[in-house]
This record gives sequence, C-alpha cells and structure tokens, in this order.
Amino acid sequence: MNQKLADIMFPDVATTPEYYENLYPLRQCKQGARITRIAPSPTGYLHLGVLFTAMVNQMTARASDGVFYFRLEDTDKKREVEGGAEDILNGLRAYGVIPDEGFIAPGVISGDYGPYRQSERTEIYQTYAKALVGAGLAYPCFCSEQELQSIRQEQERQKLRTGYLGEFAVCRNLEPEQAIKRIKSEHPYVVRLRSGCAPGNQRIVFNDLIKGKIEMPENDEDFVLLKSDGIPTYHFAHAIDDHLMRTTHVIRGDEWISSVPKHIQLFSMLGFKPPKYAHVSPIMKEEGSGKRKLSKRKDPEAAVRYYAEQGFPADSVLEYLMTVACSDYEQWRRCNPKKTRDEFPFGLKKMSASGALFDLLKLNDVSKTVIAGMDADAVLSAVLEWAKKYAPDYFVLLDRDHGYAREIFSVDRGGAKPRKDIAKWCELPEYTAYFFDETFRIDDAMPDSIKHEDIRAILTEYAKIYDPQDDRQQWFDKIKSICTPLGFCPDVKQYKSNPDQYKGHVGDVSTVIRIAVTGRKNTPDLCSIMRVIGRERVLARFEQAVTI
RNA sequence: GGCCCGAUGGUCAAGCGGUUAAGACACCGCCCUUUCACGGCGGUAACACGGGUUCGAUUCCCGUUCGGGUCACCA
Repeated sequence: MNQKLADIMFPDVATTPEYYENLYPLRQCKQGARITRIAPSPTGYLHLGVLFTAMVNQMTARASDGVFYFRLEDTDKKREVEGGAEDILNGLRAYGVIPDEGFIAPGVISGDYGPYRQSERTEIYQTYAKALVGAGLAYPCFCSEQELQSIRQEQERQKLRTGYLGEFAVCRNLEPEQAIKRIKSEHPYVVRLRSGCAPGNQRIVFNDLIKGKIEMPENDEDFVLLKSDGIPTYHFAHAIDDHLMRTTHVIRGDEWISSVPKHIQLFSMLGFKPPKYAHVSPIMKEEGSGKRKLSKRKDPEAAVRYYAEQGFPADSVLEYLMTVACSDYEQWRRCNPKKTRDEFPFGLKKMSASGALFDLLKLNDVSKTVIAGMDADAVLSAVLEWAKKYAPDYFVLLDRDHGYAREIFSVDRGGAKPRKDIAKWCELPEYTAYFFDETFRIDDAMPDSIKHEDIRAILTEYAKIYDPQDDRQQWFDKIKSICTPLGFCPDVKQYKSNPDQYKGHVGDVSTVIRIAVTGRKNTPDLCSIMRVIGRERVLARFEQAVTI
C-alpha cells in the first residue's frame, strides 16, 4: 500500500536509489583524503563567514590531497537574488579560495558528481523520497499553515515542546488510501520523515571535529523533506547530496549544530554512512558590552566586498582569517614568511570552539605586514586595480606615468626592514598626495621654534648644494654642512648637551626641508622622496615655502 | 522558555592536575634615529562566580551567572 502511495506521489520517478549509487561511485582517492565542500545559497553578497568557512574547507581538503567542491544550494526561490551565485563565486576566487570541483568559475562547472546546482537535482531527491515513502519511512502531510500554527499554539498552551511530532503529527497516521484520495483531489502537501523515535529523552552522541563530543536529544520530529513544490529542504538535500557527492567532512557554520540529530537520523534511515561533522564558530562583532554574530544587514564589514572597496589585499584578509582560525598560525607565519598558506600544517582540531571577535585593528596590522612584504610592482598593479574601481581621480594620477608611480611605491620598500605603513590602498591618495602637484598641499606648519628668516636661509643655502644624484649619506652630509654656518647644530646629542648655543639641530633643519617638500612633518625617507619628485619640483616647492 | 555550545588581560589566544599563567594586536615608557615607520628593551593588564573531587585545581565534576546559537514548507 505504501508503494502504491509512493507511485501516486511520484509518478515521474522511474529510477531507484541504486541507480544513483552506481552513477556516483566512491571516489578513488588516496587513503585519508578529505572531501569537503562549500554550499552557499545565492541569497546575497559573499559574507565574510562564508569566505571563512570556505577557506577552512579548502585547507582541510588540501592538507589531505582531497577535493574541495562548490555546490549551489538554490532551493529557496523566494530568497534568491539575481547574480548571487556569481557574486559568491567571484568573491571566493578573488581570495584564491578556488574550488577544485563543481562551480569553479562563473559558467564553469566540472566534476563527475553533479549536477552541482540543487535546483537541477530534483529527480534525485524525488527518487529517494519515493523510496522512503515506499518503505513507510516518509509520508505526505496535508496540514495547512494555519493548522500547523494551531498545533503550535496548543503545544505552547500545554507548555510542551513545539514541532510536528508524536500525537500532534496528525498526518502520520493517515491511511495510505486516505492520503491517495487527497492527493487525487489535488490537495497540496509536503513530505515528512516518519521519525522512528518516540517522543522522549533518548539521546545521541556525536563527535564534532572542532567542538568535541556533543550529546543531544534524538530527533523525534517529523520534519519536512520535500516542500509542497517538490523542492527539498536543506536537511534532505544535505543528506542526499553529501552522500552522493561522497563528502567525507561537512564543515559548516555552527548554527547547524542543533540540526545534527535530524541529519544523523536521515543518514541512518536512508542507509547512508554519515560524514564527519565540524562546526565552525561564527565571527562575532562587538556591540555595546556584548558580542554578536557579524550581521549582513547591520555590519558593512560582513560583506567581503567591503575589504575590496577599502583596498585590503586579498592576501591580508586571508592571512587575518587564518590567524583567527588557528592559534598557531601567526607564529608559523613569522617563522615561514615566504611559504604559502597551503604549506601550513592545518588541522581542524586547532580551531577555536568559541566565536572570535572581528578585530579590524588586527587586520590592519596583518595587512601592513603583508603589504610591507610586497615589491613595488606588485603594489603598483594592486593599487592600479583598486583605484580604477574605487578611486578614479587617483587612478588618473597613477596611470599617466606608471614609472613614476612605481618609484613612489619603491620608497622604503624592500631591504631588511621594509616600512610597515600601509594597511589598505584607500589610505594612499592621502598618504602619497605630495607626489602629485594636483594633490600637494601644506598640512603641517613650520615649527614655531624656527624663525622665518632661518627657514628662508636653510632652504636657500640647501638649494645651492642639493643634488638629486647624491646617495643617502651624501644627502645627509650636505644637510649637516649647512647647519653650523646657519647656527644649527649638526649633531643632535651635542645639541642636547648645550641647547642654548644653537638655534636648533640637524633634525630641525631636516624638518624644514621635509615640510617644504612634502607639506608634512612625518614622511618616509626624505632623500628617496626628493629623488622621486625631482630637482625642479623640489626647488619650486622651496620657493613656495619661502614665499608663504 | 526547551535544547545545544561557549567563558583565560581591551581583543585574538597558549595551557590538558603542580607554570614566575606563554605569545600576538592595541596601549604606555625607554633606546635606536633627520621625522615617521621598522627594530630592540621594558611596563600596565586575565583564569566569570559558588560548591565539590584532590595533597594540590585555570585545568576534572555539579550548579549559578553571563554571552552565543537553534527551535520554519530559510538556508
């Protein structure tokens, strides 16, 4: 009788689960290889948490010569947004989290375990649902939204647990004949699992690879497998897909922990071997005195796009996420500055069980280190790419002379102690403003301690001997050489022991030149800056400074 | 509210019964230095609370508190 019901519910299903079992054989992988996946739903832009989870999945697969694939969970048509899938994929790719299988690039799908888009897997889900119904393990439920609501209200009134379970699961007791009759009268229905578990306190235990042993009540709810439009719920799709795609490790956000009992039960009732689970803690944000999950709606920094707009290199974000993911990553990185992330001995057990607060300050620090390690060409091309999209005015300045731009980014770069001053590209239009006549301006006034006539004298005297060809030593020697004749001390220590004998020291003289050239008290190496700006413009700025 | 997870300085975190309770970011001071940055040295600052178990608990157990997650025909 159940078989007849199944046939009527799924008249178009011609195959059996065995067909798919054979179609998707166990993967030929080396022993211990981990098959992982990221399975986002296209409901909006790429969230930092998805990037994070994807990265952990990828690291886990890579560390074992496994496979990391991308599956699209597009079973919720209501929440789907146009272009969401492409946005997520492009976002992941921009950060180098490129899947090995499934959706590997927009419009590019590869792998033998597809389709990788759930909306194209309907027959597969229906095949298994039919088998379940045929075996009496699932049944159609005709309850309307209102009926469900009144069940809930009744449960709440009696202070019982809510849910479609036990005696409240009215449709589970429907005779197949009655169900068939209602189906034939085109009454809409969902398919529910017939939970074998009696309502009660039976418990299950599973081992979460990150959180450890977790004990929970067994699932006793007849939860929905197929929605009334025949599309599966997450739970059902998860069981079918991760089984048929031969996922070994399901690594996902920890908001899923509470449904693990459902999943374990499903795997068992379908006769599948369950995967290993690892639930990663969400990235949190500080709010008031507490913290909460980084929210798509409230927090701009939840969107990965934010980091691109700000001009954080992709590497900075990934490096930061790695430090959040693994407590020993920073130390490893310090010892192995040149190695790639893939070489890091990654393990899920290294991950924190509690949620980390997102720390923009720390990101800045990580990013400064990353950028300090880049060469001028890498910086130039990254900045050009960023500016083209987000800072068109700045792009024009850089783009008209790449050689000049490259020199700007060469200042204090390379060598044993590269300058750690840039965290994100959006700082650059301001930070490098003095290299361009269009944006040069005086930000800092000359020190009050130096008289205007001395400023004039310093710049005039220095202009006479300044030669852009000088190396750094010659450059500084020349500055020292004008100190004594003008009443300044060429040696700071000597000055400090006898400050009254001088108008100031070589540092003050340098400051005058620095402000004249850059408009600022604080800059990177002045000698290099002056060389980049060039003799003519340096002298012009001296003129300008004197006439103020 | 039920169920689950978590709790070490401001933040991220080592720690697995006996430690002067690491380290990183941030902050402060000093040194180096033409400014800044880098670097070096030093400093402020933590085991949520209450009971057990133990010769001894940050560590194990139980409560409390607090934080988080979840209780859909959303994922």
